[in-house]
Amino acid sequence: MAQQKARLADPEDRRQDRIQRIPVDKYQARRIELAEAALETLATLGYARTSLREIAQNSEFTHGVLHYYFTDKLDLISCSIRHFKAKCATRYDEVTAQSRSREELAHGFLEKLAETLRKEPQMHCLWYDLRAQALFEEAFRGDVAEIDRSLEDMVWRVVTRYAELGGEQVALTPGAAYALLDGLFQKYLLRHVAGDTGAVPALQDEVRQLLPMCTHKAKR
Amino acid sequence: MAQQKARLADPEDRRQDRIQRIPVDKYQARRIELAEAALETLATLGYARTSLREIAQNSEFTHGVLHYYFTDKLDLISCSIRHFKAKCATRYDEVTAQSRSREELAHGFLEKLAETLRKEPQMHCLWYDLRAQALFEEAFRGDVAEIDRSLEDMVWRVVTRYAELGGEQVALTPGAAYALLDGLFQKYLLRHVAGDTGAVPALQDEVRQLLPMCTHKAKR
DNA sequence: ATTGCAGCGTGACAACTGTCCAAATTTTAC
DNA sequence: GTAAAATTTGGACAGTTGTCACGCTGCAAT
Repeated sequence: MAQQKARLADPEDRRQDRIQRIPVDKYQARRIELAEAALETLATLGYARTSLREIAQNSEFTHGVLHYYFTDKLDLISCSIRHFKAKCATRYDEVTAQSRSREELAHGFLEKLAETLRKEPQMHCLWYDLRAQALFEEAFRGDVAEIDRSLEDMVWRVVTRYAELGGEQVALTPGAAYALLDGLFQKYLLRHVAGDTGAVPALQDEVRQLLPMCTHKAKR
Repeated sequence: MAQQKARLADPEDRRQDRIQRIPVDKYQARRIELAEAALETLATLGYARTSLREIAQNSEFTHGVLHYYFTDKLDLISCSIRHFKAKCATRYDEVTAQSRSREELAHGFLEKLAETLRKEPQMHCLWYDLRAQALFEEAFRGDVAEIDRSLEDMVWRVVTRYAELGGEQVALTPGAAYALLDGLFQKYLLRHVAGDTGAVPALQDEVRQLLPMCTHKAKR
């Protein structure tokens, strides 16, 4: 308890942190471990129905531990959101870097898109849930905005590479490109979790049809 | 109590409904009245923090009444969602019908867009919240899908009219056009409620810049 | 061997939740 | 005007929630 309170309130014990390296890392490691367990539960139940006891039950600890590592519920969920971010923002970078033609990039991107939708739909349900929660809960807005920004960057890397491979330019702003793909993903995610088995190929068709329309000939 | 149970369970008393017209209308009217009160509270607090007692407190009734007119919480909120739909899906139809030029339509549409964002941001926060809830709560999916469809239709009416006024065709599918505008709206809604005073004109700029790119010359 | 403390479990707390019910009140029908 | 029905009230219920305080355990330093 002393450690938790001091670590969060007193900036003076940073000195002690540097001396006692090992316990600090252990402390942070457990925070992340608990944040991951929280993500699992949140992704299954959604924000509205997730309680601290439920989170603890899906971990290997009891509910009391949560208040040892986190000041309150918002602190835990904020930490979870930040941890969630790292897993998302580089998903398509490998395909983007390796592709040597438009077709190759388009195919790889669509494949990755489908894999994402099929393998971890719950995590993305949670993302859209948390983004909506940020509309009401001020404490989430900073983290959500940061994730949104890095996702927008990621989409932008894909579409600019796509245009580049065709010797063209992107005909959209980064914000519009992200809004477009994100909106479509959200739409077919809902259909997918609702049991529509055709949702994944339908998303692929729509995006495949769309990609060529997002570019135009370079001006120069 | 007898009326509520019978009305929802026994399909045989439709006959009695036709004879006693007036009480039926009163019953339905009160359902809508309570659904509207629920919308107010939901829009303020968000789904996760809205309780039946809070809803009742923001109405002129007590919490007991809610279970007289609705079987349970999901029934009330489903009713609220359906009632919410009616207010949304025709928002831009007047502008679409009256405009006689591209510029007029674009200007009127952007104006209405800004007015929507400024005057009733909370209602739209609620919409995005409920759509995210539908990812976890099966009971909401039908209503949410229906609203999504009518919003997509509404956007499609605007962009086809816009293309038509320029003697062109829309270069997007209806789904893509809706995803694009909806995604942008959601993005700037978050900024707006977060206190960014430049969010409204920024949305207008982005959409103004975007509209001409959504059309191309008709083939024939 | 003893002390001290971080880590963790357990139980308790007040507040809140959805749901239900019996009584009180209002409205309607005759 | 009176009886019956419809509506509304307020409280009770069992369960859940976030939060917190106390006690136990194992380990490290003295």
